[in-house]
Amino acid sequence: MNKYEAISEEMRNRIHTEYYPADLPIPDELTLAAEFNCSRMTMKRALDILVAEGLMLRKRGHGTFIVQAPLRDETVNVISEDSKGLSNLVLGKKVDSKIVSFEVQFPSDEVARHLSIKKDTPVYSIIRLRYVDDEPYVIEKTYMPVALIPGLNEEVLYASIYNYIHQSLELKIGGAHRKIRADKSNILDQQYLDCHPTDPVLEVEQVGFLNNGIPFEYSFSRHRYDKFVFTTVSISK
Amino acid sequence: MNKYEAISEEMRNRIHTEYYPADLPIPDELTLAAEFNCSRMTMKRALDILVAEGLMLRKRGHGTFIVQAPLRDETVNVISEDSKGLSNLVLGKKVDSKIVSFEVQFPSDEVARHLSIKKDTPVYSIIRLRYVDDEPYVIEKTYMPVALIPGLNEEVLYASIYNYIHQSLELKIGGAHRKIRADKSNILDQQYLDCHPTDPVLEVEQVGFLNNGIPFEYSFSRHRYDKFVFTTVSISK
DNA sequence: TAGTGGTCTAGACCACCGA
DNA sequence: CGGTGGTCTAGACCACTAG
Repeated sequence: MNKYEAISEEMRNRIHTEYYPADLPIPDELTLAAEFNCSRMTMKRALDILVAEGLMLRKRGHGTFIVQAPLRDETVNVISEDSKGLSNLVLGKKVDSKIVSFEVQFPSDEVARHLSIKKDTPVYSIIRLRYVDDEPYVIEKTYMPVALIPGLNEEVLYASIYNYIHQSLELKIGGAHRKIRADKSNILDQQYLDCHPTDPVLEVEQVGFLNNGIPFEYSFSRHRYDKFVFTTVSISK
Repeated sequence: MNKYEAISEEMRNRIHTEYYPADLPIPDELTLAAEFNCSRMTMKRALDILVAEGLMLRKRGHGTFIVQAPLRDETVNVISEDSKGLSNLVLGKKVDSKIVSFEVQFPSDEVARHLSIKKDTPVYSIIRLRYVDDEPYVIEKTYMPVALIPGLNEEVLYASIYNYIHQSLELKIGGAHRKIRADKSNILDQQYLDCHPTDPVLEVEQVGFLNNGIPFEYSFSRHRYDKFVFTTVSISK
C-alpha cells in the first residue's frame, strides 16, 4: 500500500467517525504532514483523493473542510467509476447470462467509427441478457473486433467477457467513455427484461478501451429502470 | 494560466491534430519535460489531466498511449462535470424559467437528512420549469435552507439561483453528488414538459454543497428523455 | 499581515515491462 | 537488463482569504 493511499484511508476513517468537527476546517497540510511523518506533497496527494471522492473541499487561504452530506449509497445497484464488467460489480450475487444472439459480421459505419476500425474488419455482434440473483437485470448489445479479442465463444459469453480478456488474453482494460440516457422500452426489452410496455429503460452507451488506448468494445446496455442508478461526484475547480 | 495547464492544452492539441501517431506511445516523460522546459513532476501533472479526460493512458514500464475512440460529443445537451446551473451550461441559448410553486416549509426527514439540518430548520421548496430556446427542458424540485440562502425571491428564480448565490451572496459552489435514473413520467412531467404519458424522463437527484462543505441544495431534476444525455469518463486504476 | 492551500523544482528510489 | 512510469522528498515561491 502506498503511503498516500494509507494516509488517505486513515483520513477517510476520521471523517466517517467524526474525529474532526464537521463545521471547522481540519488541521493545515503542514501540521498533518508532520503528524503522518510525510512531506507536504504527499499529504496533499492523500487529501486530493478525498476531495475527488467528494468528502472534503479546499479553500486556498482558508483551509480544508469536510463535506457534510454526501448522497448515501443506500441503493443496491450502483455503478460509480468501475469498468470491470457486471460480474465484478455485484460481488456476492449470482450472475448468469443468456445468449440471445452471437454472430460475426462487418460493422456499420457507426460501429466502425466508434471502434476506430475499417468497414471490412470483422466484429462480433453479441446480444446477452444478464441476470443477477435470477432476476433479469440488463440486456447488452456488444460489438468487438474479432482480431482484438480472438477465441470468443459461448462458454466465455455465459461467464464474463471481462475476465476472459484479463485472464486468458492477458489484456488490461484501460477505461471507458459512457453516455447515459433514458429511453422507452422496445419489444426486445419488454420480452427479455420482463418489463411492461410502459416501463422505461436506462441506456448506457459505452466505448471501452484497453490500456494501450485501443477501443475493444462498443456497447449499449439497457437496464430495468427500477434496478439501476448511476452515481457521480463532481467538484468545482 | 498555470504551466501544467498550458502544457496540458498543447498536448491535447497535438492529440487532436494527430501530431503523434495513434498506435505508438508518445515520448517519455523526461523527454517531454525537457522539451517543455519543466520538471518531470509538472509534465506528469499535465499528462494526468489528459488521462483523467480519457484521452490517454499510461502503462508503467512501457509508455503513454493515446486513446483512439472517445465517444464524440455530438449531442446538443450534455452535462459532464459542471455544477454551474443550467444558465451557464447552455451558453448562447435563451434560458427562461417558470415558477410552478415557491414556498417556505419545514423539511421532511429525507430532505433534512440530505441537507444536514434539523427538522425545525425552514427550507424553501421550489418547483421551477426551465426552458431552453423556448422549449420545455427540465422541471426541477429544489430544497434549500432559508438561513443559508437568504433573500431568495421570484425575481431570482426567474433568472439563475446559481448566479444569485455567487454574485449577491458571494458564496462559492463546491460541487455536487448526483444520482441518475430513468423513471416514468408523472402527470406533472407530462403537463409541464409537454411529453406524452408513455414518454420516460431522466431524473437527476442532487446534493449541492458550498466550498466550505455545507450542503445548500437538495434537488430532483426531471428531464425530457429526448433532450438530455449524461456523459462520463472512467479510467481504470 | 499572517496563515492557508497551489504550483513547481531537482533529484532519489522503486515497480513494472519488454526484449 | 534498460527504460518506462509511480512515489516521495525538502524546500521554494506564489495566490488567496480572513481579520
